[in-house]
Amino acid sequence: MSIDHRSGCPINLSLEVFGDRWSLIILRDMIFGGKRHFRDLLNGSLERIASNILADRLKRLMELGMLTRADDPTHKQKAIYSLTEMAITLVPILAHLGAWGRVWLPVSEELSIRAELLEKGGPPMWEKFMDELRHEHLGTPSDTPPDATVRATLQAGYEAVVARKAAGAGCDAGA
Amino acid sequence: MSIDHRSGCPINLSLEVFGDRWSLIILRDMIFGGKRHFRDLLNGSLERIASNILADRLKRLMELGMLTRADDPTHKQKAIYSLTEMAITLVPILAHLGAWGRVWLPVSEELSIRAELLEKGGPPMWEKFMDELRHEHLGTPSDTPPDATVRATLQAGYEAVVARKAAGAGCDAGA
DNA sequence: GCAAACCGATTGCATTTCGCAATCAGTTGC
DNA sequence: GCAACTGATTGCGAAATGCAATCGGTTTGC
Repeated sequence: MSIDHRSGCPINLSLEVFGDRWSLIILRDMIFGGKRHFRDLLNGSLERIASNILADRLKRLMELGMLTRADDPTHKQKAIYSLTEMAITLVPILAHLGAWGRVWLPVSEELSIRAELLEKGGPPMWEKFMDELRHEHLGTPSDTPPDATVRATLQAGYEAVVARKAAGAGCDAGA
Repeated sequence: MSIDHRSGCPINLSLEVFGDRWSLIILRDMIFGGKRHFRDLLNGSLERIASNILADRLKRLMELGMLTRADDPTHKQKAIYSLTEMAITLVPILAHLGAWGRVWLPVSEELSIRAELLEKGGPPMWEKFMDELRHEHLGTPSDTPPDATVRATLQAGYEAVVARKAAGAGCDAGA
């Protein structure tokens, strides 16, 4: 507890929360990938986080109030991690971050389609997505059918790109 | 060149650019504080960056295409750092980051008034601010009078809070 | 002219964090 | 019973960070 902050500036304090190379990656996988278990996060992401770093960041994000942890009733050792409202409201920031990266950095097509769809959807889509996350992680009621979720839409876009690239390319279409 | 990236995900690539504790602080001071010289950045910010870290980050941000460096004609040793378009387009991200921090973190009132004004101004204000930065750093034409700039507006808001707090409190208003 | 202040860094060094591999104790499926 | 899986933990070399002192050169004050 009682971290001594460098300053009371909002941007600085935000950086003190997730100004490192892994915290936002974990939150990204939970938000967009629907990952909720330690092993999912460990093995699921492309960036190959180390298990000690993952354990440290999960603990830290819990202390900061971004995540909660609960026992999984189906498995005595499993833990389910949930996003808090504090983490769910990062969606617009992640959307902007993805949009910026898509313009300025060497993103791959299949991994940036989600960012593109989220950018085009704009704030209304972000709000809908946040409501879905609240339903999923906080148990609030929702009237969105499971096949019309924002996450399903993003996933469908991703798979369409993957399918198109696989079909259209003889060999090195990745270049 | 040719950094080997962890993945082609836009969010990951963005984090590889400024996923550390200092890069965005430096850009914040250049964007909102108008700092353009090494010493300004070294002594000006509240977070007290070390000179070797500052030198390293300036170099890194130049290599990444976020900053450029030019000789100052008024002083043979002075260097002027300028934002590139790539850095200027971070304004919406910084605005969201400030807005999020203001809600969830223990920000100080005088340092968060800028974030509040920027949030209330919304995208139109961000666009105006980016145009001003383009004029200031890239030399593009601008028709905004110097006393009506977004930065001046934010600064006036800051000073108003400082003045109010100083007036209302007897002695140690800084606390 | 000459010393003091200032300019953008650089160096050395102790501390902390990172990243990787191996491993742990307990749980489940079969 | 045993292999696979659960959320972690440990050890250790490498890298980053933070701090203070310093560098060679430039400008300012007088």
